[in-house]
Amino acid sequence: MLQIRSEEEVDMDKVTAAMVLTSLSTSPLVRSPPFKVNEGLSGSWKDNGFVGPFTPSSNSSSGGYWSWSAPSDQSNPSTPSPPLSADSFKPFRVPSLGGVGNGPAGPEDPSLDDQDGSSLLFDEPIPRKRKNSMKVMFKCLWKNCGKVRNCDSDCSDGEEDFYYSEIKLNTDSVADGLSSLPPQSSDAKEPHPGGTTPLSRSAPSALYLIQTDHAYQATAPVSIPSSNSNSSGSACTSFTPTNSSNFSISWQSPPVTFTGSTVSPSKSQGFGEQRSQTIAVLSSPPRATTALSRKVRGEGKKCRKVYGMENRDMWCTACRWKKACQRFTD
DNA sequence: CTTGCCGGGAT
DNA sequence: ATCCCGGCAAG
Repeated sequence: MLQIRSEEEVDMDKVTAAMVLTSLSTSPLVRSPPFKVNEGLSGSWKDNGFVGPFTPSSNSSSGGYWSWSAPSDQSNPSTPSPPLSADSFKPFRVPSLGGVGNGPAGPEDPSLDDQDGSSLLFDEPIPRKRKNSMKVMFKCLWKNCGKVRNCDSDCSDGEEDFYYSEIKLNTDSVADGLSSLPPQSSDAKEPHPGGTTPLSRSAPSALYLIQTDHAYQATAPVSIPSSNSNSSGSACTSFTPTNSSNFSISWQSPPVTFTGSTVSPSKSQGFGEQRSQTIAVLSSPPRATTALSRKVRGEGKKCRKVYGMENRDMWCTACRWKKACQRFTD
């Protein structure tokens, strides 16, 4: 929810900022700064959730891992919960560099709330209709995109068109920067900003995803880039937390299941849910399957660690054969 | 350094 | 199909 709001803002800013950024921050470098900021946050939640409980129990051989596993689910919610929820907004970010999105998002939210007020919470309704008075309408330049956009008197005929296309292309890098950047102009003039703009930016990176979701916005773009390094692992983790309990399961299943179903269903659903699914699709399936052959790594302990080399016969077959562990799936 | 596991080989 | 290991990547 929070994220959405920021997205809107971004769009608005984007328009104005686009002009400035177009010349200034066309380069991808812009995004890197924001990412790093969050690193600290991700580390903290990690420590609380995993390291804390895990370390003490690690001493004991078999009991250790179990206790770690179960407790984590229950205890996690309390401590890690905050971070996790935040992650759900920007899952992709976490994966990329360690949850950069959160850092900027946290600070930003407060400021955003002030401007939009409580209405922001409902994010969904607002984004679509939000606008002033439109005179001219423009169509999204993106191939599949059939969206139309209204423009204020500010927009000129030729320019409007130009900006529209310009924004999507540049937005990719710009968007990230904007999210962290302070709002330059708060006047919003996009009828359905999230829909058109977001898509355009993601388009360059991943075409298939884009068509599915025109509606969601900044989230997707970011996730794509990040996914490559450890998107599958982090991405899944971030959105999975929603249900904290199935964090391990989601890891493997989601990518496969979501990919197929998500594509078409996008039309009718809760926006919040829709968004999360879309994100998952974007980040994990494509990259993970294609580029990311290696899963990133198993989280919990595996047979080898649990039973030790001495008790190799107690391992699951997969572990004995040096394959992906089947018993302690993460 | 250790650990998890992919890719590939042997049977 | 079953079993195993070289070697890589992640930590």
